[in-house]
Amino acid sequence: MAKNIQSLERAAAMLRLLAGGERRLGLSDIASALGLAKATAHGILRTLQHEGFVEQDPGSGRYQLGAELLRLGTTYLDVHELRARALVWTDDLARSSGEAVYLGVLHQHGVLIVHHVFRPDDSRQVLEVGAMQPLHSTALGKVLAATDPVAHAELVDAKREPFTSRTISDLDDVERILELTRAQGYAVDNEETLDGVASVAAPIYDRRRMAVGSVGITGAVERVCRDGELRAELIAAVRDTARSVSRDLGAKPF
Amino acid sequence: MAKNIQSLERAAAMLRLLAGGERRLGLSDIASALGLAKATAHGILRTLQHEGFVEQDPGSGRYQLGAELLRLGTTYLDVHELRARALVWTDDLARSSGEAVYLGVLHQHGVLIVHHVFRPDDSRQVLEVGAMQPLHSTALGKVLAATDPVAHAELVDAKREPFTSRTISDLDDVERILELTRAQGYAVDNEETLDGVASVAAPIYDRRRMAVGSVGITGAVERVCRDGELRAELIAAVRDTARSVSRDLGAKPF
DNA sequence: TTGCCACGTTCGACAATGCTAAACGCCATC
DNA sequence: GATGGCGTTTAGCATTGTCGAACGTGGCAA
Repeated sequence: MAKNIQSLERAAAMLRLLAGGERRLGLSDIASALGLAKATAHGILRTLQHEGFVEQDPGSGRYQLGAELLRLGTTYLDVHELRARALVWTDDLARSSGEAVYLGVLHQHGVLIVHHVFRPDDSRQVLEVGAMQPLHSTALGKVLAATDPVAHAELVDAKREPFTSRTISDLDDVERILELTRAQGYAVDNEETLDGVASVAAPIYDRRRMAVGSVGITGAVERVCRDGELRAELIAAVRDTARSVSRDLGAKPF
Repeated sequence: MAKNIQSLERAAAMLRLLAGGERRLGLSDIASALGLAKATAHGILRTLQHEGFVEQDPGSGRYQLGAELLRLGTTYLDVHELRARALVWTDDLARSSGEAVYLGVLHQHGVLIVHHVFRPDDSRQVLEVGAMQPLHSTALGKVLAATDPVAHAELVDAKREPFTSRTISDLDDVERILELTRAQGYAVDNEETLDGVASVAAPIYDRRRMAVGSVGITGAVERVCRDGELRAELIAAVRDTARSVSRDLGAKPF
C-alpha cells in the first residue's frame, strides 16, 4: 500500500479525538494523546482552525470541532444518491407503519444513519442522522452484515458488546442469524440493543445487485411485536419499501 | 501571520470544491481546479479517502464527499452549547407561534443553521440544519450583522445578491436597517429572500454580552403578517425566546 | 503580593516529508 | 487495433513539516 500524507492523517486523528472526547480538549491533551510535539499539534490545529474545522474557545484556549464540518456533512447528505431516492418511500413507510424509519449505510465498524423519519405522532424525538449503530445487535446492522462482505468482515472483527440480556455476542450464533437473514430477506432486533425496543430492516440493492444500505423501522415492543414476534404486516411493509428503493436505484426486481 | 500547513489547506480546498460541485469530480478536474499536479492531488485524495472524508465511485473513479464528514458534523451539533441550551425553548416557540423555528450562528460569509424545528403541522418539510443563509436578506442574518462586528464586516464585504424585488442591496440602506435592528432589538425579512415568505429574528447573547447567534421564525406572509407588517405577538414570542436562551447561557437580563 | 507551574504560542534548524514531472496500465471510443 | 483520456505509480529533489527548547501569560497557592 502506498503511503499516505502524514499531516493529513494526524489532522484526521485530531478531529476524531475531538469528536470522541465529550468536552473541549487542550493543546497539551491533544499532543500527548497522539504522541506529538506540542508545536506540531499546534501547527495542525492552527490550520484546521483557519479552515473552520476546529474552533478555539477564546477564554480557555481549548479546542473543539468547527462549524465547517457541519456544513460539509450536510452537503454529503445532499449528494447521497441512495438517500435521495429513499426520501419518498421512507415517508410512506413511516405513515403506514406508524413507527420511526431509519436508513443506514456501512461506515467503518458500524451503521451510519443517513436518514431518519420521525414516528408520526406529536411526541418529542431527536434526529439521529449522522449517528452510528452497531452491526451485531441492530436490524439495520444485521442486514448489512448479511449482505455486504465488507460489513461481514467488520462484524467478525468487532467486539460485539452486549447491550441487553438478549444481545447475541457469540460469533457462531451471529453467523446463524446472518444465515437466517439471507434466507428470509430481512433481519430483526428484538430488544437486543435497547430494552423494550425492537426493529426490522431489509436490504437495499443497487443496479449491480450489491447491497448499498438497509432500511427499517424501530419502535416499542408493545407496538411492533405480537406474541414476542415482530408483526408480519410491518415486516412486509419494510421489505416493500426496500424493494421500491432498490428498484429506484436501478436494481432489477427479478 | 504564521504559515499554515500546505497539505491541509489543499485538502480543505478539495473538500470545499467537492461540496460546491453538484456532481462527483474526477481527479483531473480537481487537480486543474486547484492548480496542482495530478499526483499531488491524488496523494491528498488517497489519504482523505482512507480517513473516510471522501469516497470514490468504483465505476467511474470519480470522487465525492465521504461519510465521516457527516458523522463529525453531527458530533459538532452534539457539542454545540448554544444549540443545547436552545433546544427546549425553540420547541415552545414553534408550538406557540405555529411556525418553523431556526437557530443560526455566523459562519464564514453567512448564517449557518444549527437547529431547525419544523412547523407544527403534518406537512412535509426538509431539515435545513447545516445549510447557509445570506446575511443581508434574512432576519437571522440581519440580527447577526447588527450585533456582531465580525458579521457586520462580512456583510459589508459580501456581494448582497438580490433574491426578490424587495431585497435590500444598497449598503446605505442596509446600514439603516441594521441601525433600526439594534434600536428595536429584532429584525424582519419581509419577502426579501423568498417571495411569499417572511421571518423575524432576535439576538442571543452570552455571559459576556456578546452576540453568539440568532433565533427566529419563518413562514408564509399570509400567516405571519397582517397589513404588510409582521404580527406583533410573533415578534414578542421570538424576543422572549431569545431572552430565555440568553439567560440560559449566563447573560444577565439587565 | 509573590512565586510558581502549566498552558498556548513562537522560534530556528534539521531532515524527513510531501511535492513535481514523467511514465505506466487501463478502459472506452473511434 | 490505434488513440486519447483517465486514475495510478514511480523516483528524486528540495520544499515542508517536524521537533526541542525557549517565550509570554494566566491562574493558583503559599
